[in-house]
Amino acid sequence: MLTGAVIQNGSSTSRLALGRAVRKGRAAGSNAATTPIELMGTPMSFARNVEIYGEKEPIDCIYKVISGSVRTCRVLMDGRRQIGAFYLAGDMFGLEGGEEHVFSAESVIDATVLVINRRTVVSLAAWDSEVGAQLWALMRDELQRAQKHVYLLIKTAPERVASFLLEMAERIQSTDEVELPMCRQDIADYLGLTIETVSRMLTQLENASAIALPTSKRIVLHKRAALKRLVA
Amino acid sequence: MLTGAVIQNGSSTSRLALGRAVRKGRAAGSNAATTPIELMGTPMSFARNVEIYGEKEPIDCIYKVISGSVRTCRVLMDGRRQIGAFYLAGDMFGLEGGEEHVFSAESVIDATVLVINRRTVVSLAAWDSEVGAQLWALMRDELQRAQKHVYLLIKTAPERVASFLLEMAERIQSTDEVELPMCRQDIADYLGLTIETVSRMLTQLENASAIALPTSKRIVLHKRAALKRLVA
DNA sequence: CGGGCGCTTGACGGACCTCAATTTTTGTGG
DNA sequence: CCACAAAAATTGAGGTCCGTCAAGCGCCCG
Repeated sequence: MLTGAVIQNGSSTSRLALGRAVRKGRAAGSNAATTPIELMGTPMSFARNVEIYGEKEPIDCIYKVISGSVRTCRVLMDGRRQIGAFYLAGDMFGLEGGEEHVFSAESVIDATVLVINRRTVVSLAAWDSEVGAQLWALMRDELQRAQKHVYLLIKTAPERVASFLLEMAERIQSTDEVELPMCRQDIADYLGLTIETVSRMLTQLENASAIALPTSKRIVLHKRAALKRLVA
Repeated sequence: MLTGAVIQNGSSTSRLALGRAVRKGRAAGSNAATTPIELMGTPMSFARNVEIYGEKEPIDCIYKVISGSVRTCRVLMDGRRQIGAFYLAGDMFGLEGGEEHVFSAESVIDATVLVINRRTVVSLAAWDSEVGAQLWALMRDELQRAQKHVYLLIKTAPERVASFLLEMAERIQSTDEVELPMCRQDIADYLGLTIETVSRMLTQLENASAIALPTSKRIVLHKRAALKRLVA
């Protein structure tokens, strides 16, 4: 099924201890510290394809993307790679179902992330109901994300790609033009397809003039209606 | 992809208002009322293939399976059906990502379910931290379930079926012999396959003598190792 | 005994994967 | 700024897996 990126070479995902990441001053991001939880966080910057946390590590931080974008992923025994989700500026991530991470998290492109101690948040949640509500909302978002992902994976290849484009366009809040932060392999591993199939579906959509591809990562949505019809 | 059960005929899923379901006395179930949340519930019984709640209904109850089993599902526009999860005796369900149900819930076979008012639980959670913890655990379980489902759907057909059998065997707590509560169509819609493919994979596993099929719903796992190898 | 339903099995076709070649883009050093 | 190398993306040919359609079998219940 998924062909996956078989951990290609030295260029991909160099391991990096959290403490060694570049620490930037607090006042950096424009959209930092808007909720009580975020007041407890420390901004950290990551170059592209750098691990933020690894599989099997205990869950002791939660994160908020300030800029750039992040993916969560796991590598199956046979080398296939699954991407759990993409997180864009403003999204929070880091909570999972179990006690330790089953996904790792990596920067897709250069990214700045607010890192927040989980124990602090959890203990604060007992006192401040707003914090508890936000923690709950984070969990809900994660569940919703996973359910939508399931919904994607039962569809056909053209449907998956069209759905993906619409989802990204919506999340990036763009005017019909989307700058995708991730490469084709990332998209393929998220959609459970191969890069070749993703590529073919895109050119197919282009030939149907539903979209245009000025560059490989920049996508113009001409006929949202046609795409929406496709996604069933 | 999913061929789905296209709401076949009168026999499937007759609508039933909650209030009209048979109400059983409290002391019925042997495994009732073991946690504070459950003390607030009312046991209700459902015949097989009866709707417990519907898509788009507000989320105002949470549920615990006392006996029998329950599936959550949604019907796509083109008639395909997706099954979100199966819930067996002891499992709780009813919470989702959004404010209203995107899945409906139906009894798979005759089932007794503890029905608990959500507002009551939520307000109690503010006072009793154990209730809050249980609510949180419920959400976590749901997330974990969805993530495992994603993990299933990126695999090949034989892997999906083998994984499903192992999951069921583990949850039913059986000694290598599993009585599946659901029909082939349910399995197919859960795994994103057709009934024919599910059937073929089962006979394939039988021919490899990894399993035996005394009846179509009773499955003996002979070589768990072989199955585990298969699931990657 | 006969009908209906669920499950299995077979033949066939199409969707997607695999392998391989080519083109385009990106990054680097002169 | 250009030239070159490396990486990413596209395109093509061929094969495989699984969906589709159709027939056949077993079982339960009338």
